[in-house]
Amino acid sequence: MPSQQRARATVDAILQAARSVFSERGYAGATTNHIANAAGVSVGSLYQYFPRKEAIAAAMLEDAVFKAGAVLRERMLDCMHTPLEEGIPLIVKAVMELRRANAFFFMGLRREVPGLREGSGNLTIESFMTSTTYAYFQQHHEQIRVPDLDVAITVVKYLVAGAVDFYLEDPSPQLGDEELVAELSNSVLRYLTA
Amino acid sequence: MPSQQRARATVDAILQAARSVFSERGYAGATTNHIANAAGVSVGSLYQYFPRKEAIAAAMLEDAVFKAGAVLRERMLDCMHTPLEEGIPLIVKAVMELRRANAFFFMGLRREVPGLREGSGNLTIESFMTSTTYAYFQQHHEQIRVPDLDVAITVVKYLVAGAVDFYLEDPSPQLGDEELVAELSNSVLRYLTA
Amino acid sequence: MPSQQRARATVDAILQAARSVFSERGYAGATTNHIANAAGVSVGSLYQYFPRKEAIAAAMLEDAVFKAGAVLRERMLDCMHTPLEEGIPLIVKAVMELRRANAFFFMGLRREVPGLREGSGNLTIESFMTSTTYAYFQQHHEQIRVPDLDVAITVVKYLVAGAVDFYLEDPSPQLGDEELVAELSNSVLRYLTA
Amino acid sequence: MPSQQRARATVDAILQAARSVFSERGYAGATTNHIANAAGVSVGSLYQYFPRKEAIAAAMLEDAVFKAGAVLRERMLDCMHTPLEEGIPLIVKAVMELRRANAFFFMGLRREVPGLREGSGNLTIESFMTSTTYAYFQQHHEQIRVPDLDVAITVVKYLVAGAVDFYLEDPSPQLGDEELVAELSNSVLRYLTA
DNA sequence: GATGAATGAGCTTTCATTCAT
DNA sequence: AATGAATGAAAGCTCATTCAT
Repeated sequence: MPSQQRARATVDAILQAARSVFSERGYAGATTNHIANAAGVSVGSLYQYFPRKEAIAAAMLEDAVFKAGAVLRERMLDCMHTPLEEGIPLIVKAVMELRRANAFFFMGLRREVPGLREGSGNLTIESFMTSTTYAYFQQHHEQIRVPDLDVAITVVKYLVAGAVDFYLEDPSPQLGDEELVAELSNSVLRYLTA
Repeated sequence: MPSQQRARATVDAILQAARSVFSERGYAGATTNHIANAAGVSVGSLYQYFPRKEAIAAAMLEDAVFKAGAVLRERMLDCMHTPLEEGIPLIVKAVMELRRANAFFFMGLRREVPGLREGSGNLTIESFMTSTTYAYFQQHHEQIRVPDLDVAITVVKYLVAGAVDFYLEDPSPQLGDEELVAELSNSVLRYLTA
Repeated sequence: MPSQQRARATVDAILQAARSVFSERGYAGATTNHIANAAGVSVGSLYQYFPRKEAIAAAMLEDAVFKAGAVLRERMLDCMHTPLEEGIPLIVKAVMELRRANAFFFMGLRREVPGLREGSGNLTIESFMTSTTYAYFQQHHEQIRVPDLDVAITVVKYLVAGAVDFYLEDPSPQLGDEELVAELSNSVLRYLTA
Repeated sequence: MPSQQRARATVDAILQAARSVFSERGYAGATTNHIANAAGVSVGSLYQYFPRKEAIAAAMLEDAVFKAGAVLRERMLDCMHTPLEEGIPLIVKAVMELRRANAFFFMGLRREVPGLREGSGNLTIESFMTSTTYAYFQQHHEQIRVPDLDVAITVVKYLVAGAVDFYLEDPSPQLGDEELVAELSNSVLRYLTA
């Protein structure tokens, strides 16, 4: 729909403004006028490009997921030829950073926005990395004791993303980032290898 | 605040109504009138006991956390003298059931309700079980390779609760309940023991 | 729905305010806040009793139709035993007065309000008077040349109400109220009688 | 304003689009963008020729009135030398057809558009035919019992246009088009002639 | 002249909260 | 203690109109 250059700029400004306004005030606490003001455009313009408040959140989420997925995939490709003992901590760390940076999108937004649940399942960051993870595990398959690689990937995904999200939401005074990454990596390694 | 018997009944009715209304419509979608109607009382009465909509959610959450914690502690006590290989799967399974039953409270509610985040950290179900878990791990300490038991407990908490929550939100076609419990337990065991 | 006395008063105030606000500014030009202000209540109260702006218009119309119908029927009953030559001018005059007083409702409102058309056909003032008109014509049937009384009634209805409405909308410098009533009555008489 | 050929084409396109859009959605329901889209021009162009939404309606009405008036005048001229008994039914029928075809303009539009009432009195279709009607009645003056021809014309105008409009708005199950035309013509004849 | 992106006042409607009864 | 009518700020959204390109 946005054909001209100015329109593209407007859409970008709205998306960027939405990112910060939603992050600061939550979905329900953010009004379309807040977003429009922050973007330096009028509400009317906002509604020219997004038919519904919800649509802004959806667009933002899609964008964030896409970008985060790209980053993570790249990090995994970097590790492709390093041994599991080295690679897994790096990947876990990358996951933590990405989820922290996108905490609001991955954790908060999807639950607050009514119509966002359905189509967003396969939007989740993890889906982007499955094939890459597969390649990485394949690379080291002789070390891996779990017979079904798909099961291994799925479990590791739940383990890492779940634990990281939980930690980010409920940080422990016992454990800092570094330590969590270490322990988590250790746990993953012990799960995977004999 | 509720001193008399009738008052207690009213509060309970409201809490119960809130539980179902919030579950069905979400926090933002539920109105205080919905709740009052479902409870069979007037809005006025509702505000007699809860100064703010948020307070209802808080009370509900506290209640749910308390009850779920009690259940889980009991299950752990049952396992106190069973070996880790047997006990851990039972506990993981119990955690899954409890979190599924309380999914809305533990996962959704806390994010939607603005003022619920801060004071709720130590409200989380896990806090109730830490001492019991400690006792359980202590019981089997000679098997456990992680030097610091507190670290072990914290990590296991993140691993189990995180993975389960993530699974409940994004169930995998690859893995059923049973399998997840098995794999997760396996992973925990391997993490804990040498 | 309105059970208490205060509620009834509020509903009446809203209806009365709506009557004047709609008349002055038209349906589209009237805002629910205008009406609430004019009624001396809050918008919230307005929406407590009327779920939609449209519903106010519908209630008003129903009310106006009912009242006007009652008045007209009474006037006709008064004429029941007077000869057509005398009675018809009286009735035509009454119709003109009623339609002038309710001009906005009968002519403007029904067209402006989207959801008002359907159920309102049989709400029209005429429907209320058909049976009474029938009785009146029956009374004088030996003078009436139109074989089918139902046809006579329908035609007279269109003639009188139509001409009066048109006149009220597009008054003529040629003809005053009195004259129109006289000519119209004459025309009706000539149509009916041999 | 429209001097060039292309401009004229644009204006016509807008007017035609407006005709269909207004008819389908009503005045309030039609947006200037709807109209511009339907006309295949931009909103900017639309505002080049019409300073205000209302002006489009006014232009449309004027156009419709003019065209309908022309048609009706022609029909009357055809009847000029036929006796009243034959001519009047033909004219009544023509009026019905024209008003049905233009129902939205003559009946709906004028009430919905705020600034259309005042100047539009003499825009009404009837004004165009008054002189022609005068000529027709003059032609048959010896049959006509109403002393003042102007009064006769005015009354007949109200009778015919009013009854037809009313019938079109509230059609009767009792009476079809044919019958109404017959009865109405009869009534007019009886009113006019001795 | 034409385009269509941008504007923003203003609308209808909701709902947490208050308070007279 | 309980009721529920009343409140009104504020939200999402529309659309006539303007104006830079």
